[in-house]
Amino acid sequence: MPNTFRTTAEGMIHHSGGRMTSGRVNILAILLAEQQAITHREIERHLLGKLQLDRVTLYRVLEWLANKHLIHKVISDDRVWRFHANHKLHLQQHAHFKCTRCARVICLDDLPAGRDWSLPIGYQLQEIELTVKGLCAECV
Amino acid sequence: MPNTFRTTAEGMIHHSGGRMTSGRVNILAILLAEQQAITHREIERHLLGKLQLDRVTLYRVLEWLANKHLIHKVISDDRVWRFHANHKLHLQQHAHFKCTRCARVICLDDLPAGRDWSLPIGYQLQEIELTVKGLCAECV
DNA sequence: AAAATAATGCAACAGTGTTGCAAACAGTAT
DNA sequence: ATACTGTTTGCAACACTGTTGCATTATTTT
Repeated sequence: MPNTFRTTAEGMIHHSGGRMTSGRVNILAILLAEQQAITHREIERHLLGKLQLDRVTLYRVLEWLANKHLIHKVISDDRVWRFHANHKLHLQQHAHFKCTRCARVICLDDLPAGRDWSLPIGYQLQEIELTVKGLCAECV
Repeated sequence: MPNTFRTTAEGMIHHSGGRMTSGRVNILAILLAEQQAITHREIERHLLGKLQLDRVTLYRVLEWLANKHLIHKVISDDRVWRFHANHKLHLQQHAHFKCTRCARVICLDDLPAGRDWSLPIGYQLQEIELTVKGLCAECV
């Protein structure tokens, strides 16, 4: 089962026409396995033992994966990027939930669609970033 | 007219029971005068000439004002806090718009209300952070 | 005016993320 | 297999935003 993520990761990287490096495969596999969006540090912790990787390389791999739309970044009010793999569900825009106590971030299903966001005249919408904050089931 | 903001600022600070310092008055007046949420650096720039103030003090004043709910903070994907005065309109939760070209941030009217945000069972909603990204009228 | 309390300035720090450049590597052609 | 080419990596140093501790200064109270 754990190997499935690895294989999926390899497939995704191959499909996006990039070089197959162990950093990319491992990191994408970790993000695929994870249910929630995790930080750079948490990824580093997951890599311990598996693969030695420089901090900078990790950043660059994450940037590369995000550019290829294989993962996406979420910012939250602790000013830290969190990363999550783009499963099919997540290719469309969606909201995130962040627990104000344990800082866990999960992806919510989708955006309230079809709304007119009442932008001023002349403004052009590109993207919506919605984070719902509160307590997760474990922290309630 | 510019003095109005000063007077309003003084009133707000007095009303919230804090000490009246020139830093607080000036900074709040600047934020009241500003139509959009601005960064720590932009506030510093506004202060030039008016008042000499340490970087750290500016941070602390902003933190104090936010705790007293006289202003509010917005985070965005450049990982920088932006601050905006709480006019009456903004006491309730509201959305923000950020221009992806000039980084200008403005407040939108209000949140799409009465929605069930489809949180997982056991999750508890506290606050909603919604940023609409796109191009502002000048950058289109 | 003096005392009590809170805010400020300074220096040093912490954390995340970035840049430049030489060395190592993956993919491809020979 | 081997050599080539351009990417990717590791390292060191940096940039930026924001924080902490403590002595000094300012505001408010008595």
